[in-house]
Amino acid sequence: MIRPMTESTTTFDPVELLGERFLAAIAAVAPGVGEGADPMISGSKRAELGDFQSNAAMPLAKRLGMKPRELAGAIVEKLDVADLCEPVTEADIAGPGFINLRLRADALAGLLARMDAPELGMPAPAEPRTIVVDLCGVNLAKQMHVGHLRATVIGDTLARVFERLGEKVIRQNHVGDWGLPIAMVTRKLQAEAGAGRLDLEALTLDELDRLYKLAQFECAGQGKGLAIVEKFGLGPKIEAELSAKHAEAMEHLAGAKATLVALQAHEPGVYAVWKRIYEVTMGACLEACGRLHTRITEAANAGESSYSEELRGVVEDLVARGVAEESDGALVVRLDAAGDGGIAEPCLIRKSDGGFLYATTDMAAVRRRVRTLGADRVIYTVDARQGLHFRQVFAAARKAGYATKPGASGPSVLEHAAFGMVLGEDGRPFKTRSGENVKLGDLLDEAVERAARTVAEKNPELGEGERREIAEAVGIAALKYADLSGERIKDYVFSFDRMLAFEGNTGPYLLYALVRTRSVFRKALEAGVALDYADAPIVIGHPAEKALALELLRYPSAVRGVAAALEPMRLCGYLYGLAGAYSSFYDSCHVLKAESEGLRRSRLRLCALTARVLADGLETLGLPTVERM
RNA sequence: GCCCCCGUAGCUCAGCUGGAUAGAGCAGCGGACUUCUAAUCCGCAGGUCGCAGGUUCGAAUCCUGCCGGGGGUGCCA
Repeated sequence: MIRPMTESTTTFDPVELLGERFLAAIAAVAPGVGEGADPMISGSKRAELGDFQSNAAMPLAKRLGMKPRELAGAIVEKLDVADLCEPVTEADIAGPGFINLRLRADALAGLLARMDAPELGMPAPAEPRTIVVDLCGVNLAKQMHVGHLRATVIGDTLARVFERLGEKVIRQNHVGDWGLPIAMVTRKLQAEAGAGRLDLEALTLDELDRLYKLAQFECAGQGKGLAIVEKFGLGPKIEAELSAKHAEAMEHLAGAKATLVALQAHEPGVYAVWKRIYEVTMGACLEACGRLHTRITEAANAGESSYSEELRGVVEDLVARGVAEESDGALVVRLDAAGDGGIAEPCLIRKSDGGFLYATTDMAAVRRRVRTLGADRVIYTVDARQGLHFRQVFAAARKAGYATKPGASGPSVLEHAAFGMVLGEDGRPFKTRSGENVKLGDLLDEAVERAARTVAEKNPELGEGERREIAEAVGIAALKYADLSGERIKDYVFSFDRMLAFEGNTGPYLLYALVRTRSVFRKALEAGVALDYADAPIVIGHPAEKALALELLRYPSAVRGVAAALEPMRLCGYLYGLAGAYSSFYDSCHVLKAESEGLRRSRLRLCALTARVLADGLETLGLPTVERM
C-alpha cells in the first residue's frame, strides 16, 4: 500500500502544533521575551475541561509582572488556532490562568490521516547519530540468571528504540571472559580433562558452572580465619588446620595466576581450553538472547579479552600525559577536582603488583566505542550497584579525552542506565529455596509452561503446534514486559502469577489487544466486507473514538520519551493506555455492524491504525506478538 | 564516617520541565456476553504522597534536616 509522503514530514502531534501557535501568540503579546518561552502544552487531565491545555501564562506573567489571567486573555486574543480547535474564549481561561483547548473533530481526523503513513510519525533523521549500547554482560563459565535478564532485556529494548528512531545502533556485549576468575576455571578444566574426568568436547554449561564454583572455592584463602584464630588464641590445632588449608589455597591461586599469564600469552594448550569455555558459554547465551526475542548476536561480542592487548597502552598513555599518577604503588586517576566530576574516590587503573583492573578495561572500552566506533552516545545497561564505578570511569575517560570523537568539540554522552535488583516475593534477592541463582532457562521454561496452561484453558480449539507457539510468545512477552514496565532504577518483585495474570498492565493484555484488532479484519474477510478503508474519511463521533484518536497521536512522542530518559516504562505505559482506549472503543463502537458504511470504513481504518501502532510499539519494545491467542 | 538510590491506596506500581479534585492494575464489592476473542468493558469503595521545615500564587515533584530500607566505598569483577 503506497501513500503520498508529502505530508508525512510535518508533525501531527497536537502538543507540538499547538505549541507553535502558542509561541507565536506569546511572542506577539510579549515581544523580546516571549520568543523563548515554553508554551507548556499538555494533555488535559480532566476530559470535561478540554483536550489540551497551556499553562504558559502563569510563569510568564511572573516574569512580566502581569496578572496571569490578564496575560492569558491577551494570549488568547492573539492566538490563531481556528483550524485546529473549537473557538477559544474567555470562558476557557480557568483558575490562575490555565487555557483550555478543545480539538475540532475534523482537525483530529485530519491529524490521524496524516499519521497514517508508513513511518507513523518517526521518519529517519538525515544524519543518524551513533549509539553504542552495552548490554547483557554475561560471564564465562557461569549460568545466566535473572540479573542478566534485566541487562539483556532493558539494553536490547533501548537499542531497539534508537533503531526505531533511525539512529545507528551498535550493541556491545561486554562479556566477562578474562582475568583471574576465568584463569581459575581454565586451570581447573585443564586438570579435570588431564585426569580423564572430563571430556572437553562434551562440556555443558551446567558442568562448567559447577567447576567454576569449585575453582573459586579452592582458591579462596583462609587469611581472615587465621587472623581471628591468632587474635583470640583459639589453639594450635585449629590454627594448624587452617594454615594447611590456606597454604593449599595459595598454591591453587598461584597456579591460576600462572594460567592467566599463559592465557595472556595465548599459549596454545591453555588457550584451547579457554576457547572451549567461551564457545559453550556464548552458545548458551546467544540461544537465550534469541529465545528472548532480542537482536543480540555474536556480532555484539566484545568481551574483556578483546581489550587485553590494549590495556598496557592505555596505562602508558595516561601516565605519559599526566592523567594518571602513582599512589601507594598503584596508578590512579584523581577525579576530586570540581572540573573532573568532584568524585572523592580516585579511579584505580593499575594495581601495585602491576595487574590491571576492570576500570582499566572500561577505559579502553570507552576509547574504542567513542574514538573507533564513533559513538555520540554510549549507554551502559548495568545494575545500579556499579554506579560509582561508572561515574569514575566516565570522569576519567573524559579527563583523558577518550570520550571525545576525533575532531569533535566536546565529549560524547556517557550514561549508566542503571537498574535495580530482582527480588523474590519475600522481598529478598530472587533465589531458589536453597539460595542458588535461578537459571534463566528454567525461568523462561516456567513462564512458557504457565502461559501454555492458560492458553489451553482459554482457547481449547487451538491445535497443539499453534498453542505451543502462542505460549512461547505469551510467556516471553509477559516476562519481558514485567521487567520493562517499572521504573528502571527500582528493584522489582518477580512474580509469575502477576506477570502472567493476563489482566491489568501486563504483556499478555497488550498482546490480547493486538489480537482483537486483527480479528476484526479476519471476521470482515469471512463476512465478505470490503476492506477499502485505506483512504476512508475518518469520523470522530463517539467519545471512545475520540479518546482512541488522541491516544494514537501521542505515539511518536512516547517513543522519543524513552530515548530521552532511557525509560522503556514510558512506552509500556503508552501502549497500555492505547490498549485500554482500544478496548473501550471496541466495547462501545461496533466496527462491522456500524450504523453506516462510512462509519464502518472509518472504524476499520481506526482499527488498522491502532493495530499498526500496537504492533510497531510491541516490536520496538521487543515483545513477540501473535495473531490469535 | 562519607557517597548514591528508594519511600505514593491492603499489594504491585504510574504521576514527564512545579500546576486544577494525586492516577492505574491486583485484591474487595456491584453491573455488562444468543452480538467483531468477556484474557474484555463499565461502576463503587480505598491515600496525613515516610516526617518536619523552607522556596512559590501553587509542591508527591525543587531546597535543607531527620526517620526507615537498600547499595557502594583505593588495589575482586
